[in-house]
Amino acid sequence: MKRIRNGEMTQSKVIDGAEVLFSRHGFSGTSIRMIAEESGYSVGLILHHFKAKENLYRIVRDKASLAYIEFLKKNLQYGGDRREIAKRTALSAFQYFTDHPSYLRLVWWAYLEGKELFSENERMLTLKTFEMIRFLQKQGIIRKNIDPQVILSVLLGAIHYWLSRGPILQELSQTKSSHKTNKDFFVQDLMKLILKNKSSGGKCI
Amino acid sequence: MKRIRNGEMTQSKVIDGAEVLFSRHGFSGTSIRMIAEESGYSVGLILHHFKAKENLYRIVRDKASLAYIEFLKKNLQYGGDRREIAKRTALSAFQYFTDHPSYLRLVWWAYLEGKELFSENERMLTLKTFEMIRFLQKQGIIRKNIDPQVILSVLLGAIHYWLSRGPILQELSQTKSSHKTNKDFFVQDLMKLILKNKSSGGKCI
Amino acid sequence: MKRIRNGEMTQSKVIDGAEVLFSRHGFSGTSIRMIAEESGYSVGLILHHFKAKENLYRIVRDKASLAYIEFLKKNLQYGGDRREIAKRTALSAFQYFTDHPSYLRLVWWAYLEGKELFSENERMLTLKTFEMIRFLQKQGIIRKNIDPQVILSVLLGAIHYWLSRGPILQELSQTKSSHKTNKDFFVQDLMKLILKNKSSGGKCI
Amino acid sequence: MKRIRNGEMTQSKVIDGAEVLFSRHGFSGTSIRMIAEESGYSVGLILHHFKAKENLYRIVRDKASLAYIEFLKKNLQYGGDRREIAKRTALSAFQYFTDHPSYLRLVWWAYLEGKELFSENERMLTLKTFEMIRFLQKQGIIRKNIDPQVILSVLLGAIHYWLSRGPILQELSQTKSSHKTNKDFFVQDLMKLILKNKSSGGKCI
DNA sequence: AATGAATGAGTGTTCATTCAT
DNA sequence: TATGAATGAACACTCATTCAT
Repeated sequence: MKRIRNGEMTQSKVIDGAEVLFSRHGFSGTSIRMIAEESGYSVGLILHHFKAKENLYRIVRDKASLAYIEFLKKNLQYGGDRREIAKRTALSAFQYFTDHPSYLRLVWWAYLEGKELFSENERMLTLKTFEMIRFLQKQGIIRKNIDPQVILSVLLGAIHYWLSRGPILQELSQTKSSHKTNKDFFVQDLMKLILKNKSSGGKCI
Repeated sequence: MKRIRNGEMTQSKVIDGAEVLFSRHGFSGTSIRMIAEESGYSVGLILHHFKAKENLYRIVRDKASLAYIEFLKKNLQYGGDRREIAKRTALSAFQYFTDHPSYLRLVWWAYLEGKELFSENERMLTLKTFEMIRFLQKQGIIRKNIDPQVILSVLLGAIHYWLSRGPILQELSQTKSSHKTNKDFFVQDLMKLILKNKSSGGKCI
Repeated sequence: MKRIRNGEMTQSKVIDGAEVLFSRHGFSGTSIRMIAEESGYSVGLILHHFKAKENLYRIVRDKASLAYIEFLKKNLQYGGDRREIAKRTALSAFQYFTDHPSYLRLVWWAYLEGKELFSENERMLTLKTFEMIRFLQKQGIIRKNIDPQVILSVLLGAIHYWLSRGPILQELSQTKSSHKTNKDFFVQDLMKLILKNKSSGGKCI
Repeated sequence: MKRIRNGEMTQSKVIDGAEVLFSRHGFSGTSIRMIAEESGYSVGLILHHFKAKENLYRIVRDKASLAYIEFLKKNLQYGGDRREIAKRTALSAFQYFTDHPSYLRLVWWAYLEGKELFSENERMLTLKTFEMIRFLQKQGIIRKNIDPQVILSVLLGAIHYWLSRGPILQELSQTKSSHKTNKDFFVQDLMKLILKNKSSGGKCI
């Protein structure tokens, strides 16, 4: 019946529970009591550790966006076949959002609830991404006559949209060939749109 | 100048006020009292007319999505130059979201808060859109080797993303050429991605 | 089992209950729930009527100080034997604090808790009192060589002190002659100190 | 420079910090956390030393009232010119409250919050004071026809009142002669009220 | 149709206190 | 001696909803 006292572990468990709930119900839709029940600790303890709900929220957000950024950094290396760089990058982002469905929601909640959208880290990431898009355009990999902002919007927008509304689109689109459930086809089609045709001999685009 | 008893007008004013607030703060972030203050009526009256907050919300949602659907229906005609159909359609959607910024938020709030996303009308609209995409693909206007689901996701996803994160992208993208502020370039670039090259002589794509 | 709905009566009962409790436990020592139990209404209702605890407090304070001021106004007329004016005035104040013991506590709570001590009404009353003191000094009723501020401090200070610590002084003072319990002797002695000797020819005092 | 383990010093610092805060916000308006921050120690340690907030409060109260009593004892000697005894005594009390403004507040908080007002020491002091008043009345120094309880109430009440409301009285009294800011005039006027006229032959006062 | 009185559950946060380390 | 983890009760205040008028 001995209570285990371990601040760090407690905080980490609370943060994990909070991430689930913030992602599910947003900031103001999540009460501290909900987090308390989810994590198995008392309301008082959560506020003892985090002082205010807002702090806990920020920590959850920062941790989540940092994890995303760290993941991308690992996969955003310039090395290897240039043509592969673009595919790999897009696939990474897609993969991350697929593996961490809560992150997408977290990001949209933050946008809607007006909670400072871009941390310094996220700005940096976006800048790097623009750089890479331009680099790949110069290399003749990504189509040149499209504004990088549009490239980025198409990539992320499509991923966001597909991951949030995919199921219903799947249902309504009548070509329910089973192989479509393979997530890869989505990124492949996305790449077809953005990348220059390999046999770039033609005048096309 | 005592208030005239006019149920219909009252309800309409309440709905208008509620739309603004639901779009701004979502369902659970909007209290009836806020709507009462916004519309100038009492909390009691609002509940007298709508029975429950949830009903009012549903009415606001339905009204908003119906307006969107009606607008698109008008602009989704097959007539005219086929190449123009696609552009016109994309531009319409883009235009609508631009002119009704609250609608985009309303849609995302509904998604995040789990409030039944697709009404029968919306399903119908989506089906029609798929149909048109396939039609345009057969006509050789839209690139054939892309799944209609991806086409739709790219179109709507990019629009959603651009309209919500556009300003920060604009800021971080270093090519701040002033003509970019013109909203049209966005749809034009989008079209470049999706449409087949006009001088379709080349082998490209 | 019909609930009676009468906002004014409710508010008045709440104010009465609040006055008792604020006087007993001060502002921050009184919880709204205490007031709710004292007055027999729900916490929610109290906040529905008064919006915030602070408002209710201010109303209680204002009502109480207004009642005091109104009482004094009635008894502070200049008419009649001039010698009597002073006595009557002091007696009035003393009487009021005796009859409304909660008021004294309310005033001291306000002082200690830093809640704006002097309302406009109270400033006015104090000004009038200074005026009267100076008038009576000119008339040769109140001793001339004492600063009006001291006169006022002695009068009110003594009354406050006596009414708050009287019982213990009574207990410790060994001259427990029963007639001392008569409240009048206190004011009489106070007057002896402040007023000029009537037959000022003798060896005075 | 790690903290040296020194229980006594710690306790003393905590007590000092607590006195400041209890005087400022009273017992229930002061939280242990506030005291912890003020004194630089942890909440846990304060409760480790004092067991409960109530104990700490009692210690602060006792220490403060003992200091007051000790101070008065030194200045309440019967020696010297008898006429001076009274002045010196009153001046002492006034001086003490002036030099330790927190004590006055502490005393009134204790009264309002119902925290046992009179310690044994304080009872003793009050008894001694009554004795002295009677002695001085017999000696013909203090006016005889005034009850000692009234004398005491006037003295302490006036001091309390003046020290708490002095500034606002000063502001409202229109005789703002600058010498009035000198604290001494207050005690002098007080003495004029209480003491018998020295050259008692004249038409007194 | 329209108001506002009334309620009970729920919000984030503060608090004194206990206890393991 | 000293810290901080942990709790449960209390705080002011907000909320959707019901109902008398």
